[in-house]
Amino acid sequence: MDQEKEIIQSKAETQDEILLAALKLFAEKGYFNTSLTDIAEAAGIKNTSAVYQHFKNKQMIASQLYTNIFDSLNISIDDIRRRSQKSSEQLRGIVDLFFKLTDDAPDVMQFLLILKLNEFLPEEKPVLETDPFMKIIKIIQSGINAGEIRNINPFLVNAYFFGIINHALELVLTGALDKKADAYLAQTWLTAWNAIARK
Amino acid sequence: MDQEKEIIQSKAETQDEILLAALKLFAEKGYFNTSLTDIAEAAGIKNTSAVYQHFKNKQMIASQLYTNIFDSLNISIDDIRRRSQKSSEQLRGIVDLFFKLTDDAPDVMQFLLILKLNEFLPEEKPVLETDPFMKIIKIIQSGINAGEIRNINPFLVNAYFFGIINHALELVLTGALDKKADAYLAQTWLTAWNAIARK
DNA sequence: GTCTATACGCCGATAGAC
DNA sequence: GTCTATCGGCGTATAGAC
Repeated sequence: MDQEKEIIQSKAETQDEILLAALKLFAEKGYFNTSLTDIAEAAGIKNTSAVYQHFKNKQMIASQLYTNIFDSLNISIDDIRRRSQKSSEQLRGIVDLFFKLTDDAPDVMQFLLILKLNEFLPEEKPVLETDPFMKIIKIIQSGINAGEIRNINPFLVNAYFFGIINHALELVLTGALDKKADAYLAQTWLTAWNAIARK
Repeated sequence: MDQEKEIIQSKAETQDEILLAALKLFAEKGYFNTSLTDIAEAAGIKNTSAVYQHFKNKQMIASQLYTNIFDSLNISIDDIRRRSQKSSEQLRGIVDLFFKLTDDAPDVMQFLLILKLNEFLPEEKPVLETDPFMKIIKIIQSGINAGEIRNINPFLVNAYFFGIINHALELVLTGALDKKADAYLAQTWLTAWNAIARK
């Protein structure tokens, strides 16, 4: 029994190593510039063959990353929505999360913000149709209904707000801004919120 | 002489057709999902071979597009800077141009805003180091000096301003917003300008 | 200047020993 | 579950006729 468990865990660990290596390489060089050989090597495996023990093909690695990242984001957003009622506070929670992820897990944010997912995952939902982003639209809609946020197309509100947030984070991710994301959080939040708040 | 000229012009025309076809396909499916066969076909040529008459390889097609688009943008921005002195008016000119291009030449804007150029053109300058974008930073710096624009890191100002503009245009380009870009111009400009203007 | 035909290499993917 | 070996295919690129 113990042995069986060990084997299973070991398999799961290798899977995670592959996913982690792939995420890092995709973030660094893009999906198409990353070969399975690169991934295997970075995961500490000598051949591409062993990778197929864990994933059907290269695309499924990316697909699994997509699922993991959006699921985890979804859970975080549920959490944030549970913790406070006001749209402004919920959005603030999401911004805090994004800035934290940029500093602590830049590869994840690179995957979320910079990679063109539909280019190599054509059958997955476009980002705007995923659960977490539909929940963000709901938050915005609530804010509009409550008079907190300007009464314009929620998608446009989203574009204004996350245009500012994401673009600032992209500069951090690409190294164009030299400090940690956290250093720009307060000011960027204020600017983004003011852009959509009802005056 | 006339005949020679004709031949030369015909050659140039074919080149343009290849460039146009490539731009369209890159914008549609991305660089890596576009094969030379696709490009040749879309350009009305039956084989990839003829393409090599005009370009050394696939990357050089993209490189030529890069040069053409950024050169043209550079000229437009010089024009805009010449026409008015105030930073606000110059930025407004650039925004007008971007919205116009989104409606009239969406492929060009897709190339500028959405494609990850460094993924397939690693030896070209990153967008932020190109002439047109360095001129935008200069415009912002002038605005700060003149007291028109908030006195913060010009790159951050750029992120705030063009974060809003570009994100809104991306929604139009991807079809998430259903009207022409022009329909969102007035409001988006105001929001973006207010985000960076000194109050 | 465009065609037919073809070479070449890389990478994704499989078979089968251990 | 990972290794060695190898296949097949696609896409880039070239040679050479017309």
